[in-house]
Amino acid sequence: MVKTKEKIKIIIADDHPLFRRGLKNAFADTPDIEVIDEAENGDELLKKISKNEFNVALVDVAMPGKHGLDLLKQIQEEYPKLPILVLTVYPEEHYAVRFFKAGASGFITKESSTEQIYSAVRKVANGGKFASPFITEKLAFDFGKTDRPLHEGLSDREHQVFLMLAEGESPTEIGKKLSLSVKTISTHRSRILEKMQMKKNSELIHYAISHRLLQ
Amino acid sequence: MVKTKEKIKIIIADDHPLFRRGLKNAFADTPDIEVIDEAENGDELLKKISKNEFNVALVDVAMPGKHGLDLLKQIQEEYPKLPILVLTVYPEEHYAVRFFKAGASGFITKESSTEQIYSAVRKVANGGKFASPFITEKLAFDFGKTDRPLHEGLSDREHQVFLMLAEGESPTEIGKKLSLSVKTISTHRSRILEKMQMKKNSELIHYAISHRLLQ
DNA sequence: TAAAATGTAGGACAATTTCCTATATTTTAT
DNA sequence: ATAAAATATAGGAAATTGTCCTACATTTTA
Repeated sequence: MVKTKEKIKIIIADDHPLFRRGLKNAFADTPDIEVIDEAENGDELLKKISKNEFNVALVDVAMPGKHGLDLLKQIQEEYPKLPILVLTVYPEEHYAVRFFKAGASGFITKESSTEQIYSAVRKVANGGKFASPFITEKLAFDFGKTDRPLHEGLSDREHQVFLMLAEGESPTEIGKKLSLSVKTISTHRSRILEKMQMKKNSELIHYAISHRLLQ
Repeated sequence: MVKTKEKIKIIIADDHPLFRRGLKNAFADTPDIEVIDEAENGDELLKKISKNEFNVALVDVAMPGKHGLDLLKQIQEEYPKLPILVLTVYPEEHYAVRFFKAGASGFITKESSTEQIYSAVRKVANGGKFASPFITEKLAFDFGKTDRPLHEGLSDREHQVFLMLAEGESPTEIGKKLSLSVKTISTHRSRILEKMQMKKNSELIHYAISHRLLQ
């Protein structure tokens, strides 16, 4: 019996040749998804998109050269119909919201199983959105509030304390520098963590570094 | 001495299923190298090594669970004959020297082409060492110099703890992760601070950031 | 103008960390 | 080959730190 359904044609953009190979190989097992082309950086991806009709672009956002939000926005602008499934290595990705806002149709980590990736591709190919339960929850939470980066939701004082914590200063040190009680700093800290949906200073540090907030 | 046509039997350890798939698939193209088994974390790797004879272990050093130098050392200890080819995602790897000292036979980044990986595997399978030109240069440089960066004067353990502290992890968290007493971590910390001529964690963080040691 | 957010902190307590000391093992230098 | 230094590991005691809950005056916002 021949299936009449047309295959989902995709392009893979990732700078790791072996990872591309793994993906391609994984899709070879599916009857309904076909990898038509590959790109190893953003510019190549843009070039190839212009030459062919794809149903989905699977894009690693951490490639060298043109990448990330910039790349995503450019694709969106030039090819508003093409669904983009964002790939990332970071399990707890703080930028998920931004990617969706920038027009991504899906967001999935590289650790995902092949089955999860298949279903993500199918979903976005059909015009749907895809995100892990974790991310979905985060999104729901984030959309209620402002549409700005987490750290911009902090009050001035909180922001100041946040940066000091991210630099590794202890509550006591901060209290001294600001002439405030440690208790006050502790209160700020707990509000900061709550607003940023974090639990530990190490997450604060990670966030600050990846957002270039230090130095 | 006759050249045998026996295949080089390897085991791959990496936590990304798709990356493993890519590797495996890549080796399927070689007549002389065969992937016998895979592992997705350090413990599984150790278990599988004990059950089979391999000529080379291709090991990602950034897996969850047992990994990195600890894993490398343990393999070295239990199976001193098995050549280990270390895989890493970091292009400019600061730890290369440590891995070689800990007994790795080769060191290669995940961005490498399949050809490079094939030749690395062949080289270490034959008892040789493999490193990229970049790393080789670094090694030569490091061995000659005495005025190395502060952080390179740390012992392996100290270095490990240093990085964790710089990421904002508390001594208690670190102790848990490494299965060591907090007291031990505290001792390491004081030695680290002494060697680096620092007094506070914030200085550690600052140092680590400015030397691009994080992420 | 009522409700929410912000900035501040005290008291009691819990948790964390340090300090000093010590020992076994490893590495290095002579 | 041996002595000295460095490393890896902690225990106990003590000090320090930080948190939690609560509270209240002041802004800000809806």
